[in-house]
Amino acid sequence: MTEYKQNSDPAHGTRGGAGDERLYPFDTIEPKWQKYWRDKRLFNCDTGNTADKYYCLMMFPYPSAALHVGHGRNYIIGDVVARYKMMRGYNVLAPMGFDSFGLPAENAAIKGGMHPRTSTLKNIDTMKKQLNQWGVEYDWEREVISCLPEYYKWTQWIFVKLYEKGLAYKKKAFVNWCPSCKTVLANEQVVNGGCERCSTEVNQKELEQWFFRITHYAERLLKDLAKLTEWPERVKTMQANWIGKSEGVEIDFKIDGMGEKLKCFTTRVDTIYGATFIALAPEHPLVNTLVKGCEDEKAVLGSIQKMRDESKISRSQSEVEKEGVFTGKYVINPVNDRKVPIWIANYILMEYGTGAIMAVPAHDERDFEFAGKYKLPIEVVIDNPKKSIDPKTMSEAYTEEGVMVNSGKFNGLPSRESIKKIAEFFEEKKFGKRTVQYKLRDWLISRQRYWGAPIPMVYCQKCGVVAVPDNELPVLLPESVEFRPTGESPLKFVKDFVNTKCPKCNSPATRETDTMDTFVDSSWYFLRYITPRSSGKPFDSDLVNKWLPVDQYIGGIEHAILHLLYSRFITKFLHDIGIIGFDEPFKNLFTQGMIIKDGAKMSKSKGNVVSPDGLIASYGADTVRLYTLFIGPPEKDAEWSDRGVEGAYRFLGRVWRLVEGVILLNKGADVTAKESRDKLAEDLRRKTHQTIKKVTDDLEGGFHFNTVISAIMELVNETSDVKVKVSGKNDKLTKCLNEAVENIVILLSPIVPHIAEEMWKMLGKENSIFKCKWPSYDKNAIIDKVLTIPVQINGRLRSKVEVPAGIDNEALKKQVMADPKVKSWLADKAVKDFIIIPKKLVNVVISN
RNA sequence: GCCGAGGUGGCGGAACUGGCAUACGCGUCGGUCUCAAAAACCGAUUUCCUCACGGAUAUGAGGGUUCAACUCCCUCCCUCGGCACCA
Repeated sequence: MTEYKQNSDPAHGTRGGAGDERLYPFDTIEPKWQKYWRDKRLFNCDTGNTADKYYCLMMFPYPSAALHVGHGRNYIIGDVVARYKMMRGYNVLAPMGFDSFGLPAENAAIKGGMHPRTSTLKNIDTMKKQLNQWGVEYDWEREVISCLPEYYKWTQWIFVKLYEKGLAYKKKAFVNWCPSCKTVLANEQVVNGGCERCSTEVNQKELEQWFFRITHYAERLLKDLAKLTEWPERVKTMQANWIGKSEGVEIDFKIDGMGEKLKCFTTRVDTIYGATFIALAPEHPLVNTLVKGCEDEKAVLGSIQKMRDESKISRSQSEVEKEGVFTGKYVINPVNDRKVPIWIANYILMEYGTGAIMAVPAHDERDFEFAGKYKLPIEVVIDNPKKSIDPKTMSEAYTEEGVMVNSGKFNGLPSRESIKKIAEFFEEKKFGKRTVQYKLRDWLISRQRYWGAPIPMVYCQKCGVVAVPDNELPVLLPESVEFRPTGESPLKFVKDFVNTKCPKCNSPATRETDTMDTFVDSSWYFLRYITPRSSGKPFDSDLVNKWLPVDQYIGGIEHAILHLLYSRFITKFLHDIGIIGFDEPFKNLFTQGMIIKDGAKMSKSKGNVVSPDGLIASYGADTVRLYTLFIGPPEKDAEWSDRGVEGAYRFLGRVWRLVEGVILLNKGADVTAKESRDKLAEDLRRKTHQTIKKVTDDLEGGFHFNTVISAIMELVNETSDVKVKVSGKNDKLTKCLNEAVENIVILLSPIVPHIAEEMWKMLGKENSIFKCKWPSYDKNAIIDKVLTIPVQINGRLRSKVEVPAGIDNEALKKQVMADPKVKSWLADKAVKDFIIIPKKLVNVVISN
C-alpha cells in the first residue's frame, strides 16, 4: 500500500548453506512449474462463474525497487489461501496490482534520477519477477496500475462524484506540512508529531486545500464495525479510537455585558455547578472581541500570539506547561447565575468540540493543574462516597463517579444519573443541547506534488469552481515537468496544463494544480479488479455486486487505520450513490505480523534486510515459503533465522526421499517385513487421517500454518519409520503407505507448490495437483482402537495403562487398580475418589 | 494515563470447551557411516538430586477455586503495539 522505506539490495543475498549438493533439484523444478501454471492459466479466473466465488485479495504494494522476506510473508500467505481454496472447489479470484503513485519515485526524480513513470514501471517489472520467483501466482490479466490514466480517470471520477454530493470541498485551514517532503499530510499521516514517511517534525501552514467530508460518515464508520465480525479485534478498536466518539452537552453561556453567546462542549455536565472558569483556545474566533478594551490589552494579546505561535504539534504533547491569560470578561453560569471568568489557555484545542470549555478544576486533571498555577477557585460538586473530599487539601482532581453536592436541586443524586437529569433540564430551559463529538477530522487530500492523480477541478473567473465533466476525464498528467523541491506542485509551472477553458462557459480558466493523496487511489482498487479494462465506467456494478465484499483480505497491520478506514468510507459513499449494493468492502480481514531481523524491523538503513534472491538460489522458493509459514503464528511478529531456513530445506529433502523410497517399494525392491504388518498399516492409516483432519481444521479455523506444518512433519516422520520396515509386496501395508505419501504431498501442496507438483507427477498422477480435490478424512479411521490412559494419583502422573477404546468404567478401574505402579503408590491408603475422564485420564484420589 | 495483544526449555513456538506441559522445528551433546569432512541416519536434551530405577521441580510473581490450572478468579510486575491536554 504505502511505500516502504526499506529496500533490499538484490546483489547482497544471504549465503547459501546448501552448497553444491542439493537435497532435491529445486532449481529445475521451480521454473518448470511456474511456467506450467502460467500456460495452463491456473490462476486466471472466469468471473462469469460466481456460484462458488472466492475473492482472495492481497493489499496491493507500492512498487519499491526490491522486496525482502518480510514483504514475502504477505504474498505467500495469500498464495497458500488461494491454492487451498481452489482445491476446496472454489472459483478463486486472486488479482494483483500496484499502488504506483507516490513520493519516492518523485523524490528520486528530483535527485536527478528518472522520470517517475519510467522508474515506477521499471520497479513494477522487477517486482513481478520477484513475485514469480516465489511461486506466488495471480490473475495477471487483471493487473491494476493506479498511475495509469485508464485507472486514475476513475479516481478523478470518484472525486467529482464526491464533489457533486458536497463531500469534497475546499477550505483554507491550518494543515500539517512536512518541510522535508514539501507537502501537506493528512492527520492520519502524522505520527508522533512527525511525518509518517520521513519522521521530520511536521509544522503548521495555512493553505487552501481540498478535503473529503469523511466526518459525515463518522457514525456509520463506527457503528458498522460491529458488522465486521471476522476482523481482528485490535483493528476495530484502533478504528473506534480514531473515530473517537463522545456524547455530551453543548452549553450556551451568555457573555456578561455583551450580546454574544459562548458555546462549550462537555461530557461531564454533572459538574456544571463546579465550573470556576471558562477556557478558550487561542485560535477561538471570539478571542479578539473579548480581549478588546481589557486591562493591559497589549500584553494579553502578546501572550495569546505566543500561544498561537507554538506549533500545534508541541502543544499536543502533555509535558508542555499549561499557559493562559485572563480576558477580563465573564460568562453567566445558567444554573446559578454566577459570574465565571473567561481565560485563554494553550491546552484547549480549536479543532475539537467548540474550542471552548467550562473548566471544573475539582473534577478534571487539566483544569486542576491550570487552576493551581493561576490560583483559580476549586469547588467540589461531586463527593467521593468512600471518603469525603476537602477542596482545601485535595492534591488531585477527583474524576470518578460520586454523589452530587453543592449542586442545587441535584444534590444527593449519584453523578452518573445526574448527567442525564441535568442534560434534560438544560434542554427544557434552552441552556444548551445534547450533542455528539468525534475526534475524526475531514480527510485532507490535496498534495503539492506531481506524481499523483490531478484533482479534476477548474477555476473560472465567471463560473467559479467547476468540476471537470465525465467526458473530459481523465485530466492527464503532463509528461514533461521540472522536478524542483519548491513546496508547490510542479504542475503549477506547466502552462499548457494550467491554462484551460471553463467546461461551462468556455472562457479562459485555470486548473487545480494539486494532486490527490495516494490513499484515494487505493481506496477503491479492489472494485476495479472485477472488470479491469472497463472503459465507459469505473467497473461493472452487477458483476462487482456478485464478487464483493472481498472474501479474504490480507495485509499488514500498519494499514489498520488509514487504508482500511478510507476504503470503508469510499465504499459507503459508492453504496449511497447507488452504484454498488454493499457498504462494507472486506468481509474477512487478516493482518499478518512483521518479520524482524536482529530485533528490528527490516530496513536498509539498519542493514538488516534479508533478500529472498540468495535464499531462493541456495534452497529454492519452496523452502523460503515453508520457513516463512513455519516461523510462528502468522498474525504475530517473528524473528527471521537463517538456521531455521536450513531446517525447512532439510525437511523438504526428507519428504523428497520418502516419496522416492515409496516409489521404489512399489516397484518391488526390498522384501522383508519386520513386524506385524496389520498393526503398522492401521496405525499409519489412522495417523494419515488424523493429519488430514488436523490440517483442514487448522486452515479453516484461522491461518495456523505453523501447526499445519508441524502436523505434516509428524506424519512424514511416522511414514518414514514405517517405510523402513516394509517390503515391496502389494498388500494392505503398502497401500496405507501410498495413501500416506499421497496425502502428505496434497496437504503440503498449497505451501510448497513446486515440489508438490513434481512429486505428484512422480507418483504417476496426470493433472496438476491443484486440480485435485482436497482430501476428506475417514471418520472411522481416526478413532484410536487402543488408548493409553494416563493415571494420576492425587493429580500427579504416576503411570499409564493401555486399554481397548470401548472399555467400560468398571473394567478400566479394575485395570488401573491392578497396575503395579499404582499398587505401590496406594500401599494401604484408602481410595477417596476415582475420577474417570472418558478416553482422556484417570485420577485416583487417596488420603495422604 | 486509556485501549489492545502478550509473558511457556538454550532459541522459534505447541497444548481443542480445565485433563499426559514443553508437540514440531532449530541449537547443543553423544553415536553410526567415512581416510576425513559434509550430507544422511540413530539416540539424548526443563532444571535439580541419583551409577541407575526413580524422585523432586517448573508455564512472569504471589494468592485463590478444583480431584486436576499454561488454561478460570483476585492482586501485582514486565514486554510490545495503538491512542493521548479530545473537554
